[in-house]
Amino acid sequence: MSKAPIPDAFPEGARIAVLTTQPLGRPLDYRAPAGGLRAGAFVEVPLGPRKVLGVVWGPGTGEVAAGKLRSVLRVLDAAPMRPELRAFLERAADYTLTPLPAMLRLATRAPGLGDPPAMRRLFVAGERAPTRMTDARARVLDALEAATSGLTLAELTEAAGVSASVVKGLVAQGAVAEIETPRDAPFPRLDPEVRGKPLSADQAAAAEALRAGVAAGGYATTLLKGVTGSGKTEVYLEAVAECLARGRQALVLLPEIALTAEFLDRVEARFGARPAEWHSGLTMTERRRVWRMTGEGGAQMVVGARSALFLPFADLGLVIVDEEHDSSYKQEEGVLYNARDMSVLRAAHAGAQVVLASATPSLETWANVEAGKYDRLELAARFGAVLPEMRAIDMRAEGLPAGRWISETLARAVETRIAAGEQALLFINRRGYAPVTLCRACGHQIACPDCDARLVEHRFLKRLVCHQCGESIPTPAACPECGKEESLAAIGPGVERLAEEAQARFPEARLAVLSSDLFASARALKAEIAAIAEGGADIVIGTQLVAKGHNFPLLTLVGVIDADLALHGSDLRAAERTFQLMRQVAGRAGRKEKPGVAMLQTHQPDHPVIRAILAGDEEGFWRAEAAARQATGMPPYGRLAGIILSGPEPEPVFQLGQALARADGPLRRIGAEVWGPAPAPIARIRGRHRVRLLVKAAKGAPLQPALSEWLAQVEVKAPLRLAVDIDPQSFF
DNA sequence: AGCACGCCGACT
DNA sequence: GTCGGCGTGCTC
Repeated sequence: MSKAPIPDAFPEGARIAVLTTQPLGRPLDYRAPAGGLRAGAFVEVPLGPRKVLGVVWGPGTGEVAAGKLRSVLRVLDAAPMRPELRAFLERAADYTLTPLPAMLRLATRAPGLGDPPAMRRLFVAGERAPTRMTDARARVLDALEAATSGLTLAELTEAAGVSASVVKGLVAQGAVAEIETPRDAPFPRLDPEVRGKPLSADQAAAAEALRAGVAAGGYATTLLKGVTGSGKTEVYLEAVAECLARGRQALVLLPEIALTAEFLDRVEARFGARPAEWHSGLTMTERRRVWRMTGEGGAQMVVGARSALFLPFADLGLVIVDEEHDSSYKQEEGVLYNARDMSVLRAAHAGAQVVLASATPSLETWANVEAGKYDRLELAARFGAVLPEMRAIDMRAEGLPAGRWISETLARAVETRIAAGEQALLFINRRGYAPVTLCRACGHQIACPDCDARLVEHRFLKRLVCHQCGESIPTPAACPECGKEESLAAIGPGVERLAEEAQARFPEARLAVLSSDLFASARALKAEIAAIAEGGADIVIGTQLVAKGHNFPLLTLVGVIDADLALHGSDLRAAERTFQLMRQVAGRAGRKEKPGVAMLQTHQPDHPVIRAILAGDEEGFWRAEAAARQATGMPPYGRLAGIILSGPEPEPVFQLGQALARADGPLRRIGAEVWGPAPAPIARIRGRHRVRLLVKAAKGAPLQPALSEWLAQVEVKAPLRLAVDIDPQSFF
């Protein structure tokens, strides 16, 4: 017997299920309003005394008495949420063990969803000629002639160099006409026929393979691997071109907002116009336009941060995840998800292609390629661009005095480069001046009042800053513990302190410091990067910001101040991240005809990761790392889930953790183990004490249902909170 | 999440 | 006798 099809159109009075963004956990039943509605419609419904936003999820469940049903108040003027997005949200909610309403909230983060479309007044050329022509009037008419569509009053007066009264006079005579248009206008058309840079043979081959995938339609994932400078962007923009030519939409995810400005320029060069942007820096108006236009097809391409994944695309054909290994794709607050994995899920529902681009893919992606789930395309280094020679500086033999971080070997190499008119980069992955502030009199370490993290001195800001919660205090003159004046000592290096040492060591050199907290805006950062690229500095001092996609053609030496930094700690991914970061940073050195050198200051030159980096033996590193993970059943060969419990008092939090650990029956049934409770890697954040349990299961085990059953056994009452982190990324 | 209802202490 | 503290529970 065949199942009756699930209806997606409902007449007035029909019982329908509406999912709201309220934390109710499931859709509620309502009656369809006059005129009926369709599944996916955005609606306003009464909930108790309030009106709330919801989406028609399907037919009503019928569990509630018909007499209790209330009617939908109105259907909002927005494209209905497509079945593909609804199905994706359900699957994503199941996967991450997130309540569905919280998932829906991610997809409805647009202001003014309930408002009627805002209008604005545009000016176009009118029918009649002005009675008397003046210079000012001629300039206005010329400006309107030049504009492809209408101009706003501000644009018009600016372009013509006239005041508003000139325009007003022309309108009165019928020489200029006013038209009302929706404020949320479509984005300028991108033209896939505009040619980009010429491609090399292997780039063209890779581009052709990606184009063929897009042309074939349907879902598939491809890893596009290539070192910095191999032209990954040019190649995947060809896939975007194919997607646009077929009338489907493309989404490009970037790990860092600071990168979008440069990227938008490249898109404009390739397609003749700028695509839509989506990130936290947008104004309300911009946000609403992008959201509505992705839904109505008026945005062909969106470039954005991870949350762009939840936009209501009309017909998503391609998702690019650039720098797919980047840890910022993992959302670490609120709904915990990995945008890279969710991209694959969304694309599978949308029938879209995924391209994961990276010079140093994540081990997960590498394993999926090995398992045959993803295709792999590899770009050779571009002609002339060679990987730098890698050398270790054994810090045990350098005999550096305390408080100095640049070894003599590195300093001499820097001097040689500067003398040759080239640039050197000194890399340290630590913001601020010094990571620890210690009282020499009493030994007190200054810590954040709300977290267990130590405060980091930022001399530039004259403040001590918590890198965990962002809290900061003015740098005190006296020890807050013992009150002794001038006893506070800065311990360890940060980027600011390294800059100080470099300035003293190389007094003639022009220094540039690149650290995310030193720039007021992405624009200011971009300007500084451009200035450096053109030779505006001899020595660049930078944090991991410099590892991400900027090109410095004059740079021929990279000195990594502390290559051991990321090797410390209990992080499962420490080795992987060190490898990726060192490779990326080293990739900055030597472009064009000038070969580069990367020098790694390390106390452990024999550490397997350092050796793999030095030998450039990438496959060897991955294989060794994969074997180690496989042997211990760790991801991607096993599955992990983190449970973070938190509360204002430590004791109840720990007791809840112990209660969970004791009630591990549902987990044992699927062969999973529980570790903990243990203090979470940061044991206190913003005044809340945190305890963590870790669940480890075999790869094929039904982890999520078992976790649900397990967690349902305990009651988590406010002020305690419980968060589940599937596939945790950070162990800190 | 809101916003009700509801059951015990200090006020007119 | 009443105002109001915020604990518990419901919203179709």
